[in-house]
Amino acid sequence: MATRTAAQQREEARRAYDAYLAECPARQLLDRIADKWVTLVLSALADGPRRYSDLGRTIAGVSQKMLTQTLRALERDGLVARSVTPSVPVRVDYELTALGVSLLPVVRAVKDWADGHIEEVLASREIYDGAPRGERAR
Amino acid sequence: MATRTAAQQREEARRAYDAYLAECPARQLLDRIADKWVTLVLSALADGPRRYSDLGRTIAGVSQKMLTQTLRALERDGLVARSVTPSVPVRVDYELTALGVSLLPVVRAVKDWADGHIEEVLASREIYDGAPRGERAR
DNA sequence: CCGTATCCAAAAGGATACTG
DNA sequence: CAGTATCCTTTTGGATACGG
Repeated sequence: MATRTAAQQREEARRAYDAYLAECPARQLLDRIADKWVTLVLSALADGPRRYSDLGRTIAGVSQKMLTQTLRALERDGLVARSVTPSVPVRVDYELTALGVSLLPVVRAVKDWADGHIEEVLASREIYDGAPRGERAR
Repeated sequence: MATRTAAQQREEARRAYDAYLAECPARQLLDRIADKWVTLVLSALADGPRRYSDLGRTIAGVSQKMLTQTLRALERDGLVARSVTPSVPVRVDYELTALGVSLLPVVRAVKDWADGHIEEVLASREIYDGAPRGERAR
């Protein structure tokens, strides 16, 4: 029939929305800094350049794959600069670009809010988890 | 043997780090607002209370599952308040709490940075994607 | 030392159907 | 209307082995 099903309409809406989101700057940035390892790498580089292996040790839990993947993404976005010293063995340093440095205050803003309000959030969770269903719905 | 393998040591480090991160306030907050739908719901509620179905329509691409899941998470964290009107059929409204409102400037800070620097990021990506490997490694 | 390539387990998330 | 429950596909990310 000519009429689209509800499922089709929803899927169409989802696609249009995806296309919109793909272009939304804030969305793109959030997708980037949302990543677990991105913020850790950014913070690790806040004090100055570091070598690849140094980063791996500082960010203790990261796998080689994720560290490389994260650094590549940041490099691609111009937030981090990669410099190779062709010694033997090779030495690779990473450092924040000016653009990367300009992002630090944003990361800091997130951290500050978290530090200032986490108590409230945790308290809220405790109530939510502890309260019987009737309590919440009233 | 008594000596741990490199893999074992890394896994131990990862576990310790995970435990640390699980308690890190900034990490918890980032995990929350990093979510694709969370920021959209927060923004949709910035102007005032909205009904569940209204949110579903405004945030066009969201599935019922994710909308509910997102709202529950925000409610648990005390960022959003849920109020049920026991009419027939039932009516449910969501609105930002004071805590939720206090988070808006942070979201805005992210958005502002994105709007102000996305051009640089996009330009960087273009160069990165277009440049031969030798260019980048020099 | 600094990665890349491959494989695989776990988790996220959409579609669908059903309920109070 | 406002969800909940189930299934199933896609994505994520760690482990491992290998290359420059």
